[in-house]
Amino acid sequence: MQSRPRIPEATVARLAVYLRVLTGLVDSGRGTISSGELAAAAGVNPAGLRKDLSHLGPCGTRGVGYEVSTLRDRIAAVLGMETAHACVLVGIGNLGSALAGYGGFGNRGFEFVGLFDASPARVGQRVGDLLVRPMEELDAVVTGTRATIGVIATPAEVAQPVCDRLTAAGVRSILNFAPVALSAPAGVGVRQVDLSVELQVLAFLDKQRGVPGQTTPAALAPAGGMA
Amino acid sequence: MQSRPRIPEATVARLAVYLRVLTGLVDSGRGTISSGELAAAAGVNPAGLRKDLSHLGPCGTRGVGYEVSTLRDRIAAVLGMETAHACVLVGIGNLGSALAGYGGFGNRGFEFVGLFDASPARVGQRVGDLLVRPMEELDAVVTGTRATIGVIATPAEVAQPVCDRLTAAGVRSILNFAPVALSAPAGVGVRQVDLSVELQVLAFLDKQRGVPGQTTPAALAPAGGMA
DNA sequence: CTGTGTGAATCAGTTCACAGCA
DNA sequence: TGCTGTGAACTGATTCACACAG
Repeated sequence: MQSRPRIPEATVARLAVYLRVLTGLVDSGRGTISSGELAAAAGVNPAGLRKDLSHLGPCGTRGVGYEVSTLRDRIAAVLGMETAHACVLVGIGNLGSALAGYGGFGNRGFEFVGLFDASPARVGQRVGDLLVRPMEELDAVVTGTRATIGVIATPAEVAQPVCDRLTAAGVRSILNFAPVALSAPAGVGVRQVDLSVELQVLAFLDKQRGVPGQTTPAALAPAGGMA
Repeated sequence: MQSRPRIPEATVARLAVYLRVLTGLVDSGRGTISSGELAAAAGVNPAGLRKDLSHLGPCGTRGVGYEVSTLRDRIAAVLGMETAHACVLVGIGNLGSALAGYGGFGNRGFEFVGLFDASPARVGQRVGDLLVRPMEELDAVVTGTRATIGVIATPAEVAQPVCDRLTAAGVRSILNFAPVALSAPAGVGVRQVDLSVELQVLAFLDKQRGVPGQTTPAALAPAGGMA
């Protein structure tokens, strides 16, 4: 059961979480950990965690648990964290600035190698340790740095053209924060993060769960899985 | 098939997307739309869209399609968008400021009624049209405004205590941007948004898809579903 | 004759239960 | 004895195919 037959996407997302937890444990000098404890720290169920790890081949000791630093390295290798990933970020508004300054990326092997904005007012500004560049330079920077990931934090109206330029320049994966569905050529991966949708789901689930003094008295507390 | 038997969570997330698309179509004066066209705009498959809408009961006209404004209103009602949701936001760093200033929330019935930060340097600053308040006022604001949603954009170390304070004050749903798994009392919904995980999944899928000149030549282009 | 609404089939992901190794 | 690793059962979601209304 090595990584040959392909690791499910849901598992990959959780592996990234385990990696973060394990890195913290390594730093605090922890030697080994059981699936139960690691699962608790990651917010998942222990059996599921063991199944996730089974995709990496056996990596624990029965009756004992997992060696923290070994497991960390193994996951890092599988996720391709040994090589850094160059990213470009387009749209340096509030959100773009926040992303550019977010330390969580650098720690995990993702480095922004170019920040771009269409507004002359923003071009030339310093964000983190990079200067904001004009859109005209996008293609040259992507090809020059071999950036493989593009992050879009522009207004919705321009997200598709930005996506087109990124893919034309050779970007292979796109993380889109603009609230529009992007279409990209085959072979280019797109992931959508929609903040409003998250809030809306949250509000709906709360409503469905049954608010004490609300218009819908029908709900008998679904009781079920709530993370 | 009304909303009685409960709408799947995956469907709820997509309904929020349809709602956004439909709102745009209403503004541009579009009268009716077919499932195929709406699905394309939302980035989903037409049959899935029809199944999603079937949870609202019949709302289209066979041979014709859906009436845009009627469908918009219907989805808005199901998602509980007719009443505004009061939210508080804790942690006004780069990301928090971006969220506070993000127009996408207000449009969709979510209103920030309080911004909080532990740092005296940030308290009193103006972000959007609100002033940043000290943490001491959190409880009073939540109870006073009946805020039901809390958004956490703090460093990971303090996210759990902040979560505890929010839930103690009566918040029923939490959107967490800090990279830690939160534990909350039963009856409180938590959703996690982890930006690094998104990038890591993207990078992994790209790697798995097979990069032209890479160490893993085994991949024969999985071909399958790539949004 | 077009496009919705939906059962049936498929597929993916999660949970359970326990066999097997330290 | 304790905890991993994993087949098997189950749950949930997606896709397909087609009956049926306008």
